[in-house]
Amino acid sequence: MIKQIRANYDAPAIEKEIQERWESIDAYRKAKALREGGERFYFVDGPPYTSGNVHLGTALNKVIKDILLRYWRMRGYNVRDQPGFDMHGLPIEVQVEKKIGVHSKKEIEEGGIDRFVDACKKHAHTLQEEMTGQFKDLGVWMDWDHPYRTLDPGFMESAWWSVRRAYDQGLLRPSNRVVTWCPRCETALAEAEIEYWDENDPSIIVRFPLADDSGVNLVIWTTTPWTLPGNMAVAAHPDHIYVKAALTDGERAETVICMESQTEYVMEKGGYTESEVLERFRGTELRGLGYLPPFEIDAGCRGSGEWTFKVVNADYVEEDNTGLVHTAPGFGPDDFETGKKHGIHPFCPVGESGRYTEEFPMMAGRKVKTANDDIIAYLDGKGLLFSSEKLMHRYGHCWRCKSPIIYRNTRQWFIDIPAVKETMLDEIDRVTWVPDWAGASRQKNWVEGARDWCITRQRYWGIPLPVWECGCGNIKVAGQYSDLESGDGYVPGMDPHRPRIDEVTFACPDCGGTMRRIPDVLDVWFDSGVASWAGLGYPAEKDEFEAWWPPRFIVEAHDQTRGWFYTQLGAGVISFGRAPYDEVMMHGWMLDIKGEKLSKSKGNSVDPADIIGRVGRDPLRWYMIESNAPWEDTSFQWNPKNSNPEKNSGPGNARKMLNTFWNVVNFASTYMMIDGYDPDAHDLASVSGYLRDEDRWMMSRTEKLKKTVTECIESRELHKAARAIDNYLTEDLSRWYVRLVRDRSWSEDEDAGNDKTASYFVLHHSIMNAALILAPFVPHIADEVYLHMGGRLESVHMEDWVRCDESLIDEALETSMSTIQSIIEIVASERAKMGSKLRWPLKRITVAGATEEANRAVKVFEAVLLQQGNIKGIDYLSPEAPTADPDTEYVGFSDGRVSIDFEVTPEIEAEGYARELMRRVQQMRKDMRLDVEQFINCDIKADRHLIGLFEIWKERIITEIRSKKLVFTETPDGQEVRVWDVDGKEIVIGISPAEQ
RNA sequence: GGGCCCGUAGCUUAGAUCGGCUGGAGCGCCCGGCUGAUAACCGGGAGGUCAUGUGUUCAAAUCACAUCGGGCCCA
Repeated sequence: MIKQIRANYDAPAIEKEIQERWESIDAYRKAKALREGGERFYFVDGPPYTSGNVHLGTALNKVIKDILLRYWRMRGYNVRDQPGFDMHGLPIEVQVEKKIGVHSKKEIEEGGIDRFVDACKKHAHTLQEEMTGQFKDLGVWMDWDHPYRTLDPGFMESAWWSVRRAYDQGLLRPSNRVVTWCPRCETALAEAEIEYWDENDPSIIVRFPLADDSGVNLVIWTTTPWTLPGNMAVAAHPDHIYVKAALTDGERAETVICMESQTEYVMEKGGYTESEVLERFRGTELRGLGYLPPFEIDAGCRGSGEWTFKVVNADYVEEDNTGLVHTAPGFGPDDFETGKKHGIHPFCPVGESGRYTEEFPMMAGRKVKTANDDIIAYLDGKGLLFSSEKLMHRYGHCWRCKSPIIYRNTRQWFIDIPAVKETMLDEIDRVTWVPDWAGASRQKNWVEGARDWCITRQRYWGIPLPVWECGCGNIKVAGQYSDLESGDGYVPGMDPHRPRIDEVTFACPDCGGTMRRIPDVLDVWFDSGVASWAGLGYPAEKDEFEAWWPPRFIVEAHDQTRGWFYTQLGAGVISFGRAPYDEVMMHGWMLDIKGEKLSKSKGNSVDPADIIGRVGRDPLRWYMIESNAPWEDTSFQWNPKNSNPEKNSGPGNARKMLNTFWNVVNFASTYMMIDGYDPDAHDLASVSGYLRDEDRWMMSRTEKLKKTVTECIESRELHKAARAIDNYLTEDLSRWYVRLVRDRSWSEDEDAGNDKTASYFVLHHSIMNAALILAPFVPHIADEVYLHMGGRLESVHMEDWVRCDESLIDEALETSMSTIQSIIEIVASERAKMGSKLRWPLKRITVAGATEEANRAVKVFEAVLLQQGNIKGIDYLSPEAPTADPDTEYVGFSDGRVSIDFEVTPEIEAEGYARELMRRVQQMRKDMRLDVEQFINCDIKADRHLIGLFEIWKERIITEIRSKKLVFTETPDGQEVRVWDVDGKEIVIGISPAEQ
């Protein structure tokens, strides 16, 4: 049954209704249930961090997923579509700290870790619910009632199991290292958790006097004066040339050692004007040269070693600044390695909160970054400050709390990624990447440089590290909760989060001492890395795992090269010896209107809810997909202050395209309703005898579209699929086919019944197929159309995906039609030049095809050409024939030339004016809001000549305007009377509705 | 500083794998037409240093090199 679709495409309202309908009939469950017996397809959702709000990028991410999931389901796959949420970690801790008003780990512990963790858990759940609502509102169909959440005990247990897998293979080790550290959050940070931006810092050169009392100084450069108390050595490049140089400006003079190439630089920085090289030596010759450190530190703290306060050699020293590098093994990763090589103690007089400890009594308790000025003043006082400036440079910050990071030497737990690197690289080769450079170039490049993965964080809200350690050095790593049963303080079913888990202890089997848990929690990247099996509950639950794993497909944004693509690869190789995916699709970011990153602090963020409310969900989805290749960044064309976004925005353009489709459906449903067309009563076989060539042309275009769109989705070129659909709907269906079949729809001629039915069949077939093809992309409008056009199932999303019937594709016919379109275009543009309206017939045109074949192609659609061009006759000129009349003007079309005879004969004049009259009556009918089928009575006043012309066309006029009575009179009367000016001639028309 | 991606009209883009007609579209703008899809539809027009420069070539948006700008990832 066809139902009349509402006149206006009010997307926001229609979408809301459709979503309510889905809810009320449980459409999602039913659509899924239909595919239960299908081939299994395991898709893994990359878990968004539960920040609370969905931004444009997250929206794009879920829309791409929704499109593919719906598509696969229509293809018959039994798709696993569990959404995920990343719910542990610092961001939530920071938010909760703000909420409950604590400012440090000390305050958290004073208030009770249990209270804090409970607050985090509650907060995370709230945020998850908020986000779920927003995702659903976009029309995304995923299993929202059964998400995987990194905070669920089952999920956490899977993470433990993977930690244990690493340990069993000897890949898990504690180690003292210098790591990036957030002094506010008081924890180690991963590279992925650091955000860089420019900051103004000191840039100083410091004198380190040689220990031999010669008065000569080594000069070193630093932007972190606060690390100078940790100085233990100076590094020089082994192969570069260094000099001892005398510097003077006429009054002052001193002698320094620096890299030869940097002598002038050093001279200028020190305010000197002349330099004289006294001695040259290779870097290796400087080795072992002793100097006096800037601060006197208790040797009991800093330790002593053969190389302490000496020059050492290191390859990483570059030709910039002084060419001598201040080396603080407790404060820099490179320094740490150098120190380790030379047996230097990694002295680190800075505590977790970024304050100096008692090991540096001069400033104990001071925050290091704020101590810079005092350190500089102290150096100046001691005559050690060679130069002092400020410098803008990129500096790392904690991406959650924005504090500047520092480096500290601490004990952390690492997974030895280099040991499994080869397998990881092999897996990258095995996996399909979209686009291919995402894997072959980017991911490979990243993994090749991979180092040990620091998986520990010194925080509260996370998966506890399942490692218990005894004072004697004995270690126990729990892989499942059952491993805790032998411990003290364990209660089956207890919350595995801190702090309760901290109370579980074991008796050391070696020394009988107490084994306590390392109080760290896991890096949240480890959480999401194990998602593909943790979401299945493995290893506690085996059945789901065996049914689904390994996953086939994931899709995330390009920043996940270092994130989820990588952590899953690492965790997968460690746990199962393979990557937990077969195909990785990479998508781009949504940027602002100028192509810059969207961010709240920049004030250029765009709220998806704003777009949804003003333009609609389907237009938003369509715009995001059609505008650009999925893997490219899109400058999102949306200005929140735009008063007319329907017209002037990217989503507005998309709405226009969908609106065109809507109008086609409106047209079709209107006339099919009037004629009682029943789509179930006809099929291709039953109408095939009545199909016109233009109908077969439309069928051919439709089949081609099916093929193109399917191929594009398979190759993940979603933008190309969308563009093909756009072109089909606007060009082929709306602007052409509907234009061609309008006359047939209006015909009330009984004999024309089969012809009309054939056109309805094709129109209906086109619309229904379009609805199916659109279903994954714009699920709301597709369903609304499907339901109004007599869809047999409860929802379009329960249908099978379209299949191309190659036998219906007719290339010759398509070529003919495009030739005709080209000629009609030419005729229209020539008419415009001559001021000839389409309403006025053309006497004749002459087609001179470039080949006989071209002429034949035109003849196929001669009727279409006559009708659409409003042409009375066509002559054909054979390509062999000499051009008949040299005075005739020819204009080129795609496959030949055409000439037009603009002569206005009396017959043409009669028809032209008759049509002028009819169109004005129709306009009045419309303005009077008369029903399409309403009959009227009509009075006409015009000059005698015109009346004479109208008399000739009287019968036709009466039919076209549906009049019972048509009267030519000097005193026209009616419910509505209007005076018209037709090319300078006055026509008065009076209209009244007639009695039925 | 390194790896990868991108730069074509006011905006979004096709064309680049494989060099070859006057570089195509859509939106917006201006002008005209049409009117039983009508807050729709059709036609025409203006608008391009194909980011910049150098090179290869008979011929470069397309290939090479360099530079500039944007994005992601690192140092």
